Amino acid sequence: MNRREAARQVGAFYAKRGWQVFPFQRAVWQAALAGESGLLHATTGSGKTFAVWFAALQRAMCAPPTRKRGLRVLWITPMRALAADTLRALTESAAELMPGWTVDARTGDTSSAARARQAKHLPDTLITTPESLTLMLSKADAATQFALLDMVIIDEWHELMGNKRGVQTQLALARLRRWAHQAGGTLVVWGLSATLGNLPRAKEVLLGPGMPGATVEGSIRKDILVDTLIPANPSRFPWAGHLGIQMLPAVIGEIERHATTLVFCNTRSQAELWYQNMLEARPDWAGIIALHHGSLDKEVRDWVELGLKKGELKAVVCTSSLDLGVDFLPVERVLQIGSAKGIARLLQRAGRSGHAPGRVSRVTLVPTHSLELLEAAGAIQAVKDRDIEARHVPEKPLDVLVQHLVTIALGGGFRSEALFDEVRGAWSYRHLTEEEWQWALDFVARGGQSLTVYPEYRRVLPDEEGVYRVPDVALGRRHRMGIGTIVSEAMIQVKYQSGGRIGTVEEGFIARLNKGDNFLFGGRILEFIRVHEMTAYVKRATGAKGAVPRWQGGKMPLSSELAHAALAQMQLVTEGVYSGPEMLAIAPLLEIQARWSALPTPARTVIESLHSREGHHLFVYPFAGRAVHIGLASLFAYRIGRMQPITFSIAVNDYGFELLAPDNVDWPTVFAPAHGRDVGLFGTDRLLEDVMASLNATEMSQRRFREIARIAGLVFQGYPGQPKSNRQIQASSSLFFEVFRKHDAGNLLLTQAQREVLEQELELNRLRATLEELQGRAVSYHETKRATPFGFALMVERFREKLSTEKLSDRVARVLRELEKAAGP
DNA sequence: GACCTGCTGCGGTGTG
Repeated sequence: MNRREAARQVGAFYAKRGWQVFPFQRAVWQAALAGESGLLHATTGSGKTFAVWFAALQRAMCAPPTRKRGLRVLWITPMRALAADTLRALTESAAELMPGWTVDARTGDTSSAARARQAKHLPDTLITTPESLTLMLSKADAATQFALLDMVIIDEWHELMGNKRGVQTQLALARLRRWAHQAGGTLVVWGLSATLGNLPRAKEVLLGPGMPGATVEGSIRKDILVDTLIPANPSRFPWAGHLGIQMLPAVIGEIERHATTLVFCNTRSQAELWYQNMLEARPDWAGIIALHHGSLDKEVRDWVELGLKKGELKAVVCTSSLDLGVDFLPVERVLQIGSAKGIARLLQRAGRSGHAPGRVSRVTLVPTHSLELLEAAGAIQAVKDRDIEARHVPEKPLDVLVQHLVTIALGGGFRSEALFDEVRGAWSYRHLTEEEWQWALDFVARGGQSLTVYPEYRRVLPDEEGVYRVPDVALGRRHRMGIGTIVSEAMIQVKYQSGGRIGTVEEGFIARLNKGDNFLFGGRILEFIRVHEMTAYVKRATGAKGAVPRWQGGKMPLSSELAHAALAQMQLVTEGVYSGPEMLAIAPLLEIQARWSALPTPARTVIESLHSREGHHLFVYPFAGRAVHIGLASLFAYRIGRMQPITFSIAVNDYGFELLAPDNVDWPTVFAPAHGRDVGLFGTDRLLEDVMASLNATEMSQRRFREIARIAGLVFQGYPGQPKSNRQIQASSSLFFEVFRKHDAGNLLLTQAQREVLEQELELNRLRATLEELQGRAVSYHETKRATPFGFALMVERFREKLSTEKLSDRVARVLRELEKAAGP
C-alpha cells in the first residue's frame, strides 16, 4: 500500500466517527512515515494517542509485505492501569485498519497463560511498562524477540523523564536502537508528553544526545480556569494549619451543585479525614462518595475507578493516585484542598475535568490557611502565564547502570566496549567516563573492593571470548526479581479477620498500636487485633474516633515558579494593587504583616527578630520552598555559630525559616555585610563545604543509600508474598553503607548517595540561586513585639518538627563513636 | 487565638 492510500484509510476512520483531524496529527504522521522520531506535546484529551498510534499503523500499512511475524510496535506506559485502557483503544482501531494485526499487553498483571502465549509468539503491538520491558531485555533470546521492531511509543514521557524509571527507559531504548541499527534499519521513537516546562530537553533525553527529531505541539489551546473558594470570614480564618476542615460546608456545597467532583488532597491521612468528615456531615452520601489513595487495596481502588467511569459516584476524595492512570473520566468538577505546590501539578489536575477537545478544564483551590490565599493568587497568575516547572533528569545514576549491566549480561551477554558505547547513547550517561564504566563493571564482576570474597556479588563474569554473562541461574533469578527502580517503605497489609483486604500501612504505625486500639483507614474506623507475618488483622470498630495512620511520604516543596508568583503578588500589594478576590480576602492579614513588620517582595527580604519566653527568634522569608529553607537555616546557623558560640532550634516551611536561640544575638551585626564586597551570611563561596558541615550529611546519605543499594541489587527484597520487614532491609543496607565507608571509600555508590542528597533533598542548585537572589535584595529588618502572621506559622511548625543544631551535633558524635567501635582494635 | 501532614509508580520464585 502506498502512503496516499494509507492516509485515505485513516481519514475515513476519523470521518466515520465525525472526528476532526487536527494539523498536529497530520504532522506526526508525515514525520513518522518519513522515518523521523520525535516528541508530541499536547494537553490531555486532545487526541495524542491516536496521532502516534495511526503513525505506527500507517508505517505498517506502507511496509512491504512480509511473512515474518513478530513484534513491530512497542508501546511503553508508566502505569498498568493505562495499559488496560490503551489496549482497548488500540485493539478496536487496529481491527478496522489492519485486520489480523494483534495487540496485547504485558505487565506484572499479565496472566501466566498470556505469558506462555507471548513467549511463543509476540503480538504485532505490545503495550508494556519500563520494568516489564527491562525484564524482557533480561531474557537470553531478547535480540530475536525485538528483531522486527519498527516503532516505539512512550506514553506520559513527562512522568518518566525526571526519575530513575525514565533512566531505565533511556537504557532500554539505547539497546533497542542499537539492535535496529545492526539490522540495517532505524528505530522510530515517539514520546507523548503534557504539562512540561522544558520541552527541548525532554526530546533530547528521549531520543539520545545529539539525535535529530521533530517536536510537534498539539495545536488545541485548552482553556483552563483556576479559581478559589474564599473562606466565609477571611479575618477569622486560621493563620496556619493544613487540614482546612473549616472549608467543609463550602466544599459540600460545591459537590451538591455538580454531578461528579474529585476532591484532591495532598496526603493520604488528609484524604481519610476529609472523607470521614464529609460522611459525618452528609450520612446520606454513604455509598455515593468514595475514597481513593495509594495505600488502599487495588480491589478497592478498582471499584472506585469503575464507579467514576460509570458516573455512579458523586464525589471521590483522593490523593494524586487519581492524577494519572484513569483516563476519560466524566468528571465535572475538580477541587484542590491545600497548596498544589506546583503549576504543572495544578494543570494536570485541572485537566481531569472537561477531558475532551474543546471543553474548558477547571480546578478550584480550597485554602487550608490564610497564606494559601496568597499562593492561590500566585498560581492563578502563573497558570495564565503558563509558567510551568521543568523536570530535571537524573545524571548518570550508577545504581541504575549496575542493574542494567546484570540485566544485559542475562539478556545474551555483552562486550565491554560495545555496551559502553551503547550506554553513552543514553542521555543520562552521555558524560560517563571510562573510569566510571570500569568501576561499574568491576562492581558487578567482583562486588567492588570490599565484597570480593562473597560469590553472590560476583554477578557478571567474562567468558573466554570476553563476553560478560551471569554465571549462575540462581543469581539470574534473584536479579529478575529485583528489576526496577521504585523503592518503597516496607508496608504491613491490613486485613479483616474475616479475610477482606483493605490496604497497607507502614510498619512503624502499626508498631505503635496496642490490641484494641482504633484507627481510621480506608474510610472506616477499625479495631486493631494483632499482627502476624507482615499482616495486621482488624475488625470494624464501634462508633468512636481513632488515630489516623501516617505515611512517611515525600515532602514536596513549593516550586520556584509558584513561590515567585506568590512574592510577585505581594509586590503588587505594595503598589496598591489587589489582583483578585484571593488578595482582597487576605488583605487584612497582609496589612497586619506590613504594620508590624513588612511584606516580603521580589526586591526585599524581610527579617524579623522577636524575644519571647522561649528565647530569641529570628524569622527570614526567602520564599524558596521548604527543602531550600532547611539548607539555608542550617547554613545560617552554622555560619553564625562560627562568629559566636551558639546553638539554634530550626523550623522551616515553604515561605521561610526560623532560628531560635536561648541567648541574645546581635542580629543587625550578624546580618551586616562585614566590609566591601563581602556578602556575609548570604555568600556562596565555600557553599558546598559549609552545607556539608552544617548538616548531618552522613545520616542523610545513609538514608538515601537504602534506595541505591536496593536498585543496585545489593539488598534482596525477599520473595513475593513474604516481604522482608523494614528493619531487615534497613539493617542490611546500612551494613553495606558502613562496610563501603570503611573498606571501600572510593565506592561510587556512596558518592552517588551524597550527590542525591545534595541535589534532590537539599536542592543545592536552588539553594545557591536563592542565596544569589538574596544578595540582590534589600534587607528589611524588624524587631517585633509578637509573632507576625508569617512568623506565627513557623512557630507552629517548630512544635511538630524539632530540628536543632545541638541535636544534629549529638547525632554526629554518636555516629562517629559507633564508627570507631565498628572499626574495632 | 490560631497547630500537630507529607504523593505516585512496578516487578518477582518455588520443580515434588
